[in-house]
Amino acid sequence: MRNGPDIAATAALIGDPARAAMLSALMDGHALTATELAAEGGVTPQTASAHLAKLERGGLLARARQGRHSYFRLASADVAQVLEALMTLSHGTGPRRTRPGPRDAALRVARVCYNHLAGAEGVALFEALRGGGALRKDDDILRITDRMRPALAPLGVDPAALPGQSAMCRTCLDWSERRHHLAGRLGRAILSAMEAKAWVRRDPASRAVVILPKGRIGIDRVIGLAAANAI
Amino acid sequence: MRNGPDIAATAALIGDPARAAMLSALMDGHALTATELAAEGGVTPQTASAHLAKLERGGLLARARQGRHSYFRLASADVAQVLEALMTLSHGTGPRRTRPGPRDAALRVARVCYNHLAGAEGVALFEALRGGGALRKDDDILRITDRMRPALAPLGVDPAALPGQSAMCRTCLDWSERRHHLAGRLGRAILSAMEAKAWVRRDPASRAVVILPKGRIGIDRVIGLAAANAI
DNA sequence: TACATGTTTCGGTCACGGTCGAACCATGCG
DNA sequence: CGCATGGTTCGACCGTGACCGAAACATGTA
Repeated sequence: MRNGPDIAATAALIGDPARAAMLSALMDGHALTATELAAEGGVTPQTASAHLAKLERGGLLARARQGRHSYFRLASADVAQVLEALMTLSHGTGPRRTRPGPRDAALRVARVCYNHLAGAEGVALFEALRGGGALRKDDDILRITDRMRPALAPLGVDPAALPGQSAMCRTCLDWSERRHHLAGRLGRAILSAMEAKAWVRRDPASRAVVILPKGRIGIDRVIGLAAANAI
Repeated sequence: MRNGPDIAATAALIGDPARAAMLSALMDGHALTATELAAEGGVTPQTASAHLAKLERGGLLARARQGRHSYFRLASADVAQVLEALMTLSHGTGPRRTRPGPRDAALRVARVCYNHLAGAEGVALFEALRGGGALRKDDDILRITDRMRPALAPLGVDPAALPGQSAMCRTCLDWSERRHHLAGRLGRAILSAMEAKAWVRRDPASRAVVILPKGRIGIDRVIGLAAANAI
C-alpha cells in the first residue's frame, strides 16, 4: 500500500509485553540465556523460545549458541536506539509500571545503555569531552582529537589502541536527560575501564550503575582534565 | 515486572499494519481527515475510527475537530523520531513492501520529514550550514550564529523573526542517509519558504519533494553562501 | 426542513497469536 | 552409558483485537 520499510512488523515484535520485557532486559548490553529471558518476560521457557525465535528472525536479536546454552543479545545499536526512542515517547504517558522509587533515581544518575554509560553522568562526561575539544563534530561525524588521550589518561584508555572496525564514536540520545551521551567503540571502552578500575559497579538486578568513591574522584578528574583544555 | 516506561503498549499501537500506514502517511506533517487516513490504512471508515481513537488515547496522534471533520496529526516530534528510528531499523531487513522504484529514489533525494526537509538535499543543506559556521553545537545544543542570516537571504528567512516558543533548531536522524538534517522551527520555516517561493513542490501522493529548476539554483546558492563563510 | 457527507457507535464474526502441558532433542557430567 | 539440565517442537486451548454491516449521530448545504 505504501512505500518504505515495513515498520509494522518490527513494531509488532516489540509490541508484545513479554518480548518488550526481554528486549529491555538486554538493553544493558549483556547477553542472556533463553531461560533467563523467560524469567524476565514472565513466561515459561517454551513460550520464550517461540518469542526469541521471532525476535531473531525479525533482526532484533542475535543468537550465540554455546554448549547447550543460547545466548541472546541485541542485534545492533540501532535496536537499542529504537528502544530508547520508545522509552522517550512512552515516558510520562500511560500508567507507570512502578512508581518512581529510589531505583528510578539511580537510573537517572547513571545507567548502562547497550554497552556504554548513560544518565546524568554519561551526559556530563560527553559534554565535557566536547566542550574541551577532545571530540569534534565535522560533517556530523564525531572525530577524536589529540586532546582525547590526555583527558582519558586517568582511565588508562588509549583511543588509538581500540580493536574492532565498528564506529569509534557515536552519539546516543539519552532517555532521561534528553541529551546525547557517548556510544560506539570508545564509549564501550570507557565503561569497561571504569568497571575494571572499580570506579563503578553495575547493579546486577537493573541497568543502574553505582559510582564508587574512587570513581567519583576519578570521573571528576577526567571531566576536569577534559574541560581544562577548553581555555 | 520491570521498571521504566511501558514500551510494549506504544509499540503495539504502531505494530498494526493499518495504524502503521496511517502514521507513516502523517510523517509529512500534514493533518489528514479520518476518511483520508482510512484510505491510507486500507480499511473502512468504521475501522479507521477505532484505530484513530486508540492512537489518540495512546498519545501518538492529536485530533483537531473542524466542522464535521476530524483532522489528525502526529502528537509530537518525538513520535516522528520513533517512526524514523523504526524505518532505519527495518530498512533492509524483512520483505520490502515494494521493490525500490523511481518513487523510492525520489524519496532519497528529498522528502518531507514531519515538517522539514529530509533526504540527501536536507542533509547537504544542514552540513553546509554547519560547516560554514552558521550553526554551532555548544553543549550539544544547536545555536544559530550571525552567519545564518546572510546564508538564508535568498530564501527570505530571518531566523530572528520566527514565531513560536518551541525549539528553534533540532537535529533529526535521516532515515535514508543515516546522517542528520535540520528540524525544529527553523527547519520548518526553511521548507515553508521553499514552497512559497516555488523552489520545490511536494508530491501530494507521497512524502517526496521535487526540486524545481528555480529551486535547484536557489538551493545551490544557499549552500554556496553557507559554505563560503567557512574559509 | 430535507438531504448529503463525514464520523462514530454497536453488534457480531472470525482469525491470529500468545500461552502452556507434554514430549522430544542436544549437550554436559558423573 | 545413564541421568540431569537447557532448549525446542508439537498440539490444543483460548482471549484479544481487527474487521465490517448496519445504524445512529453531527454538521454543513440545497
